[in-house]
Amino acid sequence: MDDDAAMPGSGTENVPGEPSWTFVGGGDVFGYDFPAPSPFDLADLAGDRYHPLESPAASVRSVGSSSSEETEPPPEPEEKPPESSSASAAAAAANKGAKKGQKRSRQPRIAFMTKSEIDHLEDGYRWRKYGQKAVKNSPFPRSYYRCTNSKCTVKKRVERSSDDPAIVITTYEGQHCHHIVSFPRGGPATVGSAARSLTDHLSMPTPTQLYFPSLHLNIPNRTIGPGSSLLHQTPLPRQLQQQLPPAPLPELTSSPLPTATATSGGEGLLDDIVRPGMRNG
DNA sequence: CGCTTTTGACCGGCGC
DNA sequence: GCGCCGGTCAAAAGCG
Repeated sequence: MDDDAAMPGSGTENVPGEPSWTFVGGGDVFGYDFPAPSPFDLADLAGDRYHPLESPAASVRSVGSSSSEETEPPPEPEEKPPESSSASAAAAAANKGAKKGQKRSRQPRIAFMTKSEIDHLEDGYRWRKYGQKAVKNSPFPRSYYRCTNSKCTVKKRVERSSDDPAIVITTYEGQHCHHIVSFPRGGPATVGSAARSLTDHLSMPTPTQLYFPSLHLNIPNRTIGPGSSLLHQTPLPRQLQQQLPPAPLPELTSSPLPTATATSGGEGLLDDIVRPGMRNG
């Protein structure tokens, strides 16, 4: 698959052995995870504008697998997403999947915490739900989505924070090898714009770039004050760029996120979203 | 008719 | 070695 080509590790997959789970918060919540030891140490993010909810490695190890229930009572939902536990499980699943047929070792994972009333946040891609499971940590079930693109192996995990039902934790695994679909259900260009804004910067062409697809502007959610730290307010058309720091990563920092609303154009949307190099289908 | 969603069962890994 | 948990697959049902 060309997916590998798009992978940050491009065949090299600097797989230390464990994926790093990182939830970043601060002004907006963005979590990202990379199989490879991303140079842009989280320290930088946490040190200044971002606060890693968890340690890249610690999250996986400490919270590794069985300690997801009562072992680690998250004092704060935003700081302790259940994802941590799934990290190990996810790895297991990954291995399993590899055995099944696909060789999906450890795809980059990005977790987003969004305050929204809807679980499935539209990010411009088409997703098909393939499973739902109840998690021990949360009374809310976790939904598993897979990109409808047969060539795309990107998966998405959606769950609500056990502590904050209003918070939706979306975890993306892998990278899209295709362009964002026009719009699922005739969605407004705003969605695409938002997605584009992020994806454009986070297409993950390189290990230093992330993509924040979970951007939907037309969602019935509650508006949190700008003071809300950990959560990424869903309704952030324009605030997007404001709330959104220049970039969660040093690399991205150089590229200011375009205004979602301003990018409603969509002409070069796809072009921008996915680079020719990482395009697959 | 095709696609998506839903639900249950099964598999694999990890911890105890 | 057993149990628990998470993740994925497969079949069926519903909806557009």
